[in-house]
Amino acid sequence: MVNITFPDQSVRKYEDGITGMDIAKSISNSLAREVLSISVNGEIRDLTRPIYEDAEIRLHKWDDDEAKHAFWHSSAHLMAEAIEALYPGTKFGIGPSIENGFYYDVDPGDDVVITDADLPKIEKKMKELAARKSRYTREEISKKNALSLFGKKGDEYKTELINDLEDGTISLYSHGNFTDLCRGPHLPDTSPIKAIKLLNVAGAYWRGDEKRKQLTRIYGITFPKQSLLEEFLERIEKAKQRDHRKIGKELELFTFSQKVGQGLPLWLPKGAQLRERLENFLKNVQKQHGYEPVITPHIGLKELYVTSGHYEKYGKDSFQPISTPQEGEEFLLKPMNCPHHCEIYKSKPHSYRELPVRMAEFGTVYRYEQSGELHGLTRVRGFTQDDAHIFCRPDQLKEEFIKVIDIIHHIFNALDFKDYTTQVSLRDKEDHSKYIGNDENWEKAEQAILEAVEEKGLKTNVEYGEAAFYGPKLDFMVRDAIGRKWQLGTIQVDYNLPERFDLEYIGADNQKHRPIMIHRAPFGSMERFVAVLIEHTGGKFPIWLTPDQVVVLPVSEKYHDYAEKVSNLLNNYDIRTLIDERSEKVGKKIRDNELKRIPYLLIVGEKEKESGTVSVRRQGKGDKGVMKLDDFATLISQEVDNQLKFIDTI
RNA sequence: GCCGAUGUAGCUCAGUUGGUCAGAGCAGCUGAUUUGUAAUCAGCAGGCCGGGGGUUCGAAUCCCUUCAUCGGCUCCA
Repeated sequence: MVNITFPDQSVRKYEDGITGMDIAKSISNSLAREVLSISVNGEIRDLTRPIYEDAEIRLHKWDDDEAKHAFWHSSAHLMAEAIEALYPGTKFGIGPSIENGFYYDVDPGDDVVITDADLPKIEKKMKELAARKSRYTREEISKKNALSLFGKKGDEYKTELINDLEDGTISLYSHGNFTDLCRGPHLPDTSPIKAIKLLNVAGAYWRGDEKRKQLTRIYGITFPKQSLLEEFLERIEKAKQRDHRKIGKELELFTFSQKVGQGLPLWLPKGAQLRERLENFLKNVQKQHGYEPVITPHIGLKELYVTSGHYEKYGKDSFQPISTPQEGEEFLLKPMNCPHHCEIYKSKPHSYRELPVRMAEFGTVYRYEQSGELHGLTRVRGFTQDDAHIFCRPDQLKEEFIKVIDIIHHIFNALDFKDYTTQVSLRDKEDHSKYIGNDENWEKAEQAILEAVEEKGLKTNVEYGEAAFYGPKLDFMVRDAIGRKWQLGTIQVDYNLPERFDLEYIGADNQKHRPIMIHRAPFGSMERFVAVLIEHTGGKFPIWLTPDQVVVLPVSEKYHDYAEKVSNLLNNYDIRTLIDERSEKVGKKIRDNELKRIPYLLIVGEKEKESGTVSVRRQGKGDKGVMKLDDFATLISQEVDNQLKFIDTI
């Protein structure tokens, strides 16, 4: 007998070799119908796998990630079976479950191309196969047998995977006519897979290595119910509606021109206004935190970047040097602001007393990103970093780090990114050879970051081996209004540049010392941040930030003079107000301005003119009734002030 | 950079198998309308069908090539 402990800590005895499915059945038939996988002592397993030891278990239904994992993993196998049936001789790479669904990397042979147009056919086959209720069966196999099995099939990807595995841990899963190397877990059978949608095909390098063969990756998602699939597709549709490229076009925020060049955004007046407001906001915050603005040119001598090391690492894959009539003279478009800032630091000697020095610049940089990687405003070739560099003493590192965290926290709050997490990137635990700087400093810096994060109570995960070669870092990921994650701000410690630029300060001991540099960018880049802000808000920006706050809609031409009076008064209060003077009906004016996401619409006609009032509509909320003009001015001023006050006091 | 898809007026899209196929709606312009809480009406103007080659009597439609965009992969100082 085995003792099975349930999540509520109750314990029941079962026969040796009982399966998760049997346990579910022993509780209720309805549970047995819904359960999809089981955790046994924290390890996710098949429901059909016998349990021979005392265990704490959890049974997973669809709502648990553990259930979805098994469900989608099984779906990947089902897709593979369908592909093998339709494209005999296909070789298989890997086919895991992912956050939303699953994929399988396949090699259908050199002269076979699978495209989007083939997906419905594969889907259909999958549905057919799923309906057969094939059981997923597990089999443990020796390495030798596994190699021979997949060797016979000619599946070199699988044999490569097997070669990397320890003998004795290799398992196969089979269902229907398909057998795959797989750790599991899987569903008991294919029958719960009711709704199937294959999403897209893409090329993916085998084992993520661009020097190796590119396989065909097919993404898909499945659900136990058709309605869940429909909800999922609706969510995708909603996300599309928030796409910053679409909204950027609609609201005339930015554009691109082939004549200017790929990945080089053109900020339109409304977008420029928005961005400038964000920049001014951050400039004020930074001023309060002791940053000093600096300004540096867009190009610098090639030697500058040779010194910084950037040329060696990125030079050949980047915008190439600009030559001049002067023989041998070459400039580079600046890919980073830091070398310039280092030179500013070096422009005079520094005492330990004046550190930290904090230099801030909205510095525009140019990087030759791979063409396939460009994407709207989130990945471009020319962009402006909200950059700053802090030069400090080792004993100031932690405090400075905390101050930067405060700024980033402040900014995220002000812009309504309430939900964010962080990642601490540290050195590889074993291999320190690829990092510059001495062990002692690294340890101090890593410790400082971990303590800072701890003190600030940040949600974080620590990743070893993710640090840059020049120092550890802390990245900020926000979750937007519809739950997607975006990486924004970053704080990085740098031992490399102070070394390369031979930066120093005179310490209390009258000796020369090396300062530490902190790079930090709360927004990351203005382009990327504005893109994320657009997707987060769906274009409905906070009122203090939005380009146009109020539009006055006169009901007819007769009230244009009153509309002008209203608009003048509001503009005098610094409320950004326009008048819609088109000869259109009110309904049309409302519709158009709602679509432009104007926060307040003021309808004015005979009644309003007579009584010195305005009829107020709030964006998305409809008619809010009539108000005295002065009262409205006060109301909206207060709303803006409150937002800004909130921002100031965070 | 790699794999796949797409590319028709400012925007969103129609254009069956190559033969009045260069269209629609919105936006724009002109005029009428003077409007009361999410689309007033009419007229006009707008495109060498991404660019360049080719096949054909004939190409938006087929082929090649190039550029750009989209979905991924790789990369991201």
